Amino acid sequence: MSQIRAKNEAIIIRAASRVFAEYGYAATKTATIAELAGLPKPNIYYYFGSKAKLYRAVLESITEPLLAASEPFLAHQDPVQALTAYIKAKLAISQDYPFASKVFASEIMHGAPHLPADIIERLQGQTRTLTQRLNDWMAQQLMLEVDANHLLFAIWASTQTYADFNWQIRMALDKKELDEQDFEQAAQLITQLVLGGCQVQSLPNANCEIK
Amino acid sequence: MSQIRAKNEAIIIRAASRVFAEYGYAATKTATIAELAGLPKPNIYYYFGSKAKLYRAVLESITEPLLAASEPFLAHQDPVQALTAYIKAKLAISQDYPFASKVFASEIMHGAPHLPADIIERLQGQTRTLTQRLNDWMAQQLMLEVDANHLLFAIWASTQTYADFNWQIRMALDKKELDEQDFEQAAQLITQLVLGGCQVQSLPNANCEIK
DNA sequence: GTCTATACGCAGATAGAC
DNA sequence: GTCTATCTGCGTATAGAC
Repeated sequence: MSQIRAKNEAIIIRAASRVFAEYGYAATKTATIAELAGLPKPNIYYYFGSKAKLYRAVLESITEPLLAASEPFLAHQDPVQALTAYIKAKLAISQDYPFASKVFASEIMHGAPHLPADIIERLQGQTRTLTQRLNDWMAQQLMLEVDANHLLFAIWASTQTYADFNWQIRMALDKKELDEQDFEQAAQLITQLVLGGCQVQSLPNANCEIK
Repeated sequence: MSQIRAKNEAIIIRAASRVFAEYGYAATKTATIAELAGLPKPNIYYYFGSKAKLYRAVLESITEPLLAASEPFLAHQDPVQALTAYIKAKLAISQDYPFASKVFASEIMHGAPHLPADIIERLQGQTRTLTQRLNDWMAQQLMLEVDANHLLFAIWASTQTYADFNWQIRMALDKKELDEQDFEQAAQLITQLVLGGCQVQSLPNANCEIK
């Protein structure tokens, strides 16, 4: 792949993410994407072939970060550390990929009609891994016995909402844009709800690293 | 308004809610709504004038239930009872109005371009009332000092997710449809997170009704 | 109040020059 | 690899018969 192709594809994906996020797939005009990208419309078709293929490319661009967000969950043995890091990672996605997140959310909301089957499977596999981990901790008495699935739904919803329903949140906070501090407050609150609500305990033999 | 008009309008609103929820505004064809309603397409235009007006009618159909959900919050003096009832009421909306909820969510997600200004104002007023109530409880030491806005965002997100991201939840639970029990488990978990996470206390002079 | 048949505009896609 | 000019189909909306 040529340099110029790679560069233009990146520009188009970026522009497309913003426009698809703002208007939704059907209401998005390829002309709008082209305009925002600073390119003539046929270039979009030259690089991506069709609106639908471009849309899939946008969906795929968010897949890796999304799957990577669960790494902290597996990296930490300690449930307090793992859950704290997971919530932070999930919020970071809302903060760092606000447009792609919304596109993804909109896709899920309408039953994922365009989401490739392999992505669905990878996400499902991740869900199973996470619930299993939570259930292990419960069996070890490191947290209260709750339904692991519903706990995950609550974490997903309350972290994604900062991207998906950004408008509503900005209205309530009376702010033009959410800043770093808002996300930190969100992280603190959600972490408090999860750790406090489920009485999550640190590992007895936790290695308390001094930073 | 004639009997027949009222009846047909209700049928059309019902069908439109389902179709708008499934496909989103732009991707929805009036022909699909007509088909689901069992009426010829021009009837839609006869009763509602345009696709946009029909869409607004669907949005307005969910407004009253949505505003009514905060009544428990104000009806109960006791924070434990109030929050428990509020979470239950919010989940009931996801359960009882799954389609209209999704339409509303989709609208908010895209910056509420079609939502009438008076509805926005009423929702904002409600938000202010709720945060004030929470802040009062905190001042009275009935719960930990947390950011009231962020707590509301978490409650909204984790209850609405059962309508908005119903597909994702059904996938994770491996179920065709969510049943009464799923919503009860959700209510229990979310209530536990909120009450436990914020250490919400009952009023000292709580009137403990024996049921 | 109901419905068949049709007009019209918009946006996805492309032909073909450069 | 780039872009102007154009084609075409689909979906909103309506005219007009019943």
